[in-house]
Amino acid sequence: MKKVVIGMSGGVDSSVAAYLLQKEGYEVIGLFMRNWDSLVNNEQIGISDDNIICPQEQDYNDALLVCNKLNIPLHRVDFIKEYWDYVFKYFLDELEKGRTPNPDLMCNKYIKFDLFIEEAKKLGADYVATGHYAKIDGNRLCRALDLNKDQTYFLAQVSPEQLKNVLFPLGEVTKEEVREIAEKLNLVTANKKDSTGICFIGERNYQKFISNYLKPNPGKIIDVKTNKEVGTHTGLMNYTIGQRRNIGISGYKDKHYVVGKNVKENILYIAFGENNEYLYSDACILENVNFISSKKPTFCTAKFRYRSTDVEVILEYLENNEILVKYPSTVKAVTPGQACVFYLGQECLGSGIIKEIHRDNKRIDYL
RNA sequence: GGCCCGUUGGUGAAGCGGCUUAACACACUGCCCUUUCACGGCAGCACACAUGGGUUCGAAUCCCGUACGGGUCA
Repeated sequence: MKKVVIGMSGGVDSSVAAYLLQKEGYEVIGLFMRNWDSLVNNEQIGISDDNIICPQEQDYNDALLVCNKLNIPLHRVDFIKEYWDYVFKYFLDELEKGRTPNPDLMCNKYIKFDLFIEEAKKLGADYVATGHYAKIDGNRLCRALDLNKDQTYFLAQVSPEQLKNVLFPLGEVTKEEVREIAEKLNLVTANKKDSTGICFIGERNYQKFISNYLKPNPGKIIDVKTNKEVGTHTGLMNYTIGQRRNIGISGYKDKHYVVGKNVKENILYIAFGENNEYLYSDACILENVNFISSKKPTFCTAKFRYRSTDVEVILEYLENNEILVKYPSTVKAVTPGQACVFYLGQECLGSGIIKEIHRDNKRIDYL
């Protein structure tokens, strides 16, 4: 019997994924990861009674209950230091550069599909599984059947080698079915709310959370159209392109959105109006490009944020593992630091990290 | 100092005697959405008419005084 080690998070998805593997005839072993510790990591501001340590232990307990029910063993491993070194440092570095990082892509690249796999091998795994909504078809990574839950976006920085012996049992089921199965099996996680927020850290007040690690650095807010100062920001790391709330100015007739940052001069640029021109770009440059597929197309589609819809793009392969992505149809709020993920139909080809934003051949992110 | 003008919720700003138990916008809050950050959807809060007096059946709306702000004249 083939052995599968599955990452158990204590949520419904991994619970049902474990069951599905078992049903298919694998010998299933659970492995729970703990990667964030508020005390060890000196997280103080924004912490309330119930999110210090308990949620993770609660998750572990839930995972344990599910494993007991399914009669599979559950192991446990901590990557708190490694998560800090490989994911969180990157996260803070990016913020300091004025970009908007997506730590979850790095978490998959360095933790779940690297260290976790190593750990699984120690347990004798032939395969490693997770509760991601994605499909592996031969050596292709494809979108999940449930397109609404598809999580290939988060997997797009992982190398093809890392995906070699990986199984995604939820690739062919919908979220609805997952809930139904969990309910039928009477798993404790059946009605548990989906977790959100940074993976392994959880839901936080972002600005407060960051303030534990980066010093606030107030500066001017400038209306990009009139070039007039309209207020004061609390530090560029607290804002992302396209953001509307929590900017700190009011009394204007129109809604206003963040459209750019100047890190050198510590300026936050905003523009008024829901569909103002400053919010749109038609090209960007990517760095740290990773391809899962061996295909390197000129034409494909791409997403610039999780859950945004694909747009048609033209890829121009540059030096230094960079790509120029053009999208004449124009896209709103493309943001440095976020991942641009390529698709060809259902196949997820790979991704790059957005470095510069352009419009009409001019750089417009003001970084 | 004389003479004008202004003072409405967190901000901007309607209203010009009863239709105001005071609009609207922006902001804010909550929920939903969501394994990043955001966007978005829905709901809500704000319990505001500078202050004292007067006219009137009735005043945010008219009159007088005071305070504060702005302008203007010597």
